[in-house]
Amino acid sequence: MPELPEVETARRYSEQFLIGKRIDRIDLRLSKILRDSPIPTTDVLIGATLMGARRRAKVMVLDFSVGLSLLVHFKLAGQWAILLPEGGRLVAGHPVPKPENEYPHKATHATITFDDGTVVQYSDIRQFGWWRIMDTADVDAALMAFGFGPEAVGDLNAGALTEIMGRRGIPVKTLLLDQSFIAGLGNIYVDEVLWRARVHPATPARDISTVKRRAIIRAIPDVMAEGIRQGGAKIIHTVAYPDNGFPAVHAREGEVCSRCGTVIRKTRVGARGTYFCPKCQKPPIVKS
DNA sequence: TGCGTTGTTTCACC
DNA sequence: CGGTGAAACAACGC
Repeated sequence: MPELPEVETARRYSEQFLIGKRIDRIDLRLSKILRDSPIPTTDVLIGATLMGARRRAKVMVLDFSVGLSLLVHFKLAGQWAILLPEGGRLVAGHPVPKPENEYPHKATHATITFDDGTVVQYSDIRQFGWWRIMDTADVDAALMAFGFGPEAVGDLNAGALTEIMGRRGIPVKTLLLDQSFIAGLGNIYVDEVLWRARVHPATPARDISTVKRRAIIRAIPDVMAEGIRQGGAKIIHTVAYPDNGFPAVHAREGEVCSRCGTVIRKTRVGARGTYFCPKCQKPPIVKS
């Protein structure tokens, strides 16, 4: 499911292959993706040239020459496929529809055609994702309104985050999923971070030692970088298709932990499917 | 066919 | 008002 690394991959592909190109046409087949868009039509982007591609948390922002921006949130299953005129294809986000198959897929809801023949196919088998078109001048305020915390990449203020963690009684997994605490983690990468730090996902944050809390914070950018390096994780119907052992635990129930050989288990934390190694990640001691 | 799926929001309650 | 947990919501595949 598209989390920070998948969205960042879409952003990088867009930066590399779409900047400087002008939109000739947009075929919007599912107009409800604009349900929350300040500007309710894609017509305003016809003739616009892409000037920049940025990202905040899991939101991709494409800035166009006409003073307008397109915000894209992939939610559970959004996919951004760029088809180059010379035949190459770059796919970021959800692995369905399969990149090797023909496009447009049944779930391809929008097609953007650029002046040089480059095509973007936006697909979403769940239809939960959204687009918002607005004045570029309004983007920063719109992003602020989400209340995102610090980005899960780059320099994190480990001291401050460790301290906040120490005051919260909720399961550490739930806290790491809170976008106002740290922005960019989702269900896959939280499981990966906690496996790396060897902490059980259900442990109340304040019950984790300072050393371990710091280890968790430090693991976050590392796991993000690994995800970005691979162009995102590939998980289809709760089954992982790992590359170089990544993801290590998420969606790998019944497989063995690469560190200790113990069978990976699945449980629920905060109503979310949660994968962990019962040996590396000891469950919290429940006081009676 | 009803359940599972996740990112995000909302709600009730302390 | 903030912390918390639960529920709701979106739509689809199995």
